[in-house]
Amino acid sequence: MALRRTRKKTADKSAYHHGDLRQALLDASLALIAEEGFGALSLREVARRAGVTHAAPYRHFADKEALLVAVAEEGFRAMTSRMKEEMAREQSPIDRLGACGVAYVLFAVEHAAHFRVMFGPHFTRPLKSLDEDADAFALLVGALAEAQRAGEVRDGDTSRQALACWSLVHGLASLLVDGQLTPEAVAGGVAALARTQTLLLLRGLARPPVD
Amino acid sequence: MALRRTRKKTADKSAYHHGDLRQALLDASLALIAEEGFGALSLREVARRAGVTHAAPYRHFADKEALLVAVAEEGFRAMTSRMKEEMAREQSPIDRLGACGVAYVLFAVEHAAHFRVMFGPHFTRPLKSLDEDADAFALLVGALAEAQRAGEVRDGDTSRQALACWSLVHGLASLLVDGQLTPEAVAGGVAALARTQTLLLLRGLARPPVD
DNA sequence: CCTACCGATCGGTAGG
DNA sequence: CCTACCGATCGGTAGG
Repeated sequence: MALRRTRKKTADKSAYHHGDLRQALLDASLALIAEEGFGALSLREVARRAGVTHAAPYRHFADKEALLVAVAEEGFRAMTSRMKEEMAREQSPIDRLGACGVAYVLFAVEHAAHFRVMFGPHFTRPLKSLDEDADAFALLVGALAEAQRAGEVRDGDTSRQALACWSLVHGLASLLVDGQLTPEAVAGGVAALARTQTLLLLRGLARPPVD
Repeated sequence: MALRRTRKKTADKSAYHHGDLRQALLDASLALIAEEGFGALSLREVARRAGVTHAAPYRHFADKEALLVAVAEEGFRAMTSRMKEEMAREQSPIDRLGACGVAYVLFAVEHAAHFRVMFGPHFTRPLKSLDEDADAFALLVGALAEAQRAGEVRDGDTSRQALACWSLVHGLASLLVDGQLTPEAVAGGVAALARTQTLLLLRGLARPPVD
């Protein structure tokens, strides 16, 4: 009888030996979404993957939405820091702008599950107090203002310019994550693709009147 | 007793008096997604809304995914025809290009449920034989080639240019549909916003070297 | 297109 | 953090 009382799943749990169930649940959620799709996400399955009973998650999250909010927050934080990293490598304002966009697309593709939670229509509440979100956009607006001052970007409403940048990279990221692009389009790699597309926006498609 | 045998829901069903349950199920799916979100979509609830038993839909769709494929097909058809309509109104190639993008965004916002099904990660199969999908992209590539010939758009790979256009309008549409934009950004109306953003891509953000 | 039924999963809570 | 339980919903099928 005593033998049967030996703790099971010690190996699994040891990864979270600090008792950080909360983080284990976030990780399990992402793995589940990545493997089975968003529709497969349930608190019970997440608990199962984390090696606890299905009642345990309620100690950390009030409900499913609260868990998703935490996942989204984690995602926005990671994405913003990724963008900052890549931008810090560049010297000129316009290169920082490009790096910012490439980082956005790369993050989305490399963390598709995070990306889906961050931007999916999952939340009933505005998800307002997420400073990380505004942060990323503010980062972009700042880079544009800097580029304008340096004479590398046209004068104009930086908010509207930022929205164009955001739309382009968000659209490209979404199409990639949702598998809408042909293999040929992605053949050269995501980074190169993102760079090319960003440059098309910076340069513009219209032929300059002065031929 | 005979009184109790009177047909119920005759009024509801009369809208589909031709017995077009298939279409009724598609409509019910869209209404359900629009009202309750994608997560609320179940074959049983769709059947309920269409006024039939939950076993009836299987006469028309093998499973949930088959229903969604049909919804997506309907969406791609409607979107492509909307784009063609709006483009037909314009005289110059570059205006047709702009109209094409504005139509894309307007369709997405006005038919958010369709848009979500069309581009969501819901299908296990590639959804290949959807000519409508390719059609819309071909429409865009054609408009770009035409604009290049007219000297209104820079020479270059029309596929890459088309991807930039698609990314921008798809990103803007996604951000709008998923409620990521502030009310101020949308204050002037979706059509005006889409037009402005499209023009930013055509014109480019980078300052022309000749100041 | 319906009735009746299957096994399975879910969110959530009581009580410890 | 667990056991045990609740009501509810689901996808799918048999058989008519």
